[in-house]
Amino acid sequence: MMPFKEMARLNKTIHEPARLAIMSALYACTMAEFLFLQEVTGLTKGNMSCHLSKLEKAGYVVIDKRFVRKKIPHTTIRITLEGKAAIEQYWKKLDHIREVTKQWDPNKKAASFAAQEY
Amino acid sequence: MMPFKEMARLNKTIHEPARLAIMSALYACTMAEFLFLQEVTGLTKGNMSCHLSKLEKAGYVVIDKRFVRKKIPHTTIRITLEGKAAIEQYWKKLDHIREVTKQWDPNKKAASFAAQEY
DNA sequence: TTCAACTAGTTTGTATTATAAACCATAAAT
DNA sequence: ATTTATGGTTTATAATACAAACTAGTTGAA
Repeated sequence: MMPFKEMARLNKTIHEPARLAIMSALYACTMAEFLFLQEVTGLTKGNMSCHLSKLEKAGYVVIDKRFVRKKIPHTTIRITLEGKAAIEQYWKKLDHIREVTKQWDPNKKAASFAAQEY
Repeated sequence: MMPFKEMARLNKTIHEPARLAIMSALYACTMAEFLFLQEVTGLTKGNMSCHLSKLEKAGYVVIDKRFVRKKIPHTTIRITLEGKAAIEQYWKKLDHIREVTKQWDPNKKAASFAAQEY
């Protein structure tokens, strides 16, 4: 199948740069604290919160909110097996597409167009 | 610098899947017809038109509209040097980030967090 | 010869989205 | 007691992707 069509079908939940950063960090960490993730990605708290919600909805992370000494909120994020699989698949697919793209010969496809006389 | 911060700063004009597909095809072709690009990317005409406009504004492509036998519109898109450089840089940066990410040790960074007693 | 259908796109509208700004609850400091 | 800081969430805004409707011309059929 045409590699370019596959590009348009990349997992967008993962593909979005901020979430790609979060997921990559979590892939290395397995689990991390909210503020730690915020620091390494450079995202604002608000954006972190939103992106994490999306990742949670997608089943890629689980968010554990607790209160330290029943007072200070403390949120821990853990990547799920599904999340690990999703990012592995994402890179695999991207690599594959790039590989195919390198070998792609436009003339094979373009021929039918070029042959038409305008 | 932290690789994850760099992810969040990927060139979004290129990063968007539809445009990544268009640019990759053009990188291989150098120049192509509107309908040809539409076919290989699987995009609708409307989306093609919008994405091409964005790429043109960014200086990554030049769009040449002419009329065949002064009647039928016929649009040719050519990637610019700037466009070629942009996509080369995009892949290069992404590869670099991935490489650094693989070697990234969360504990080096996480230590300061872990040390805090909650 | 006029009416429908097709071609090659563009424009407009809508719905999603990322991002920023404002907010909330608690704690600590002044 | 009032301000400032922490650790987030919620709301609002601005940008975006995408689809549907439209345009301008052509061709074909009745």
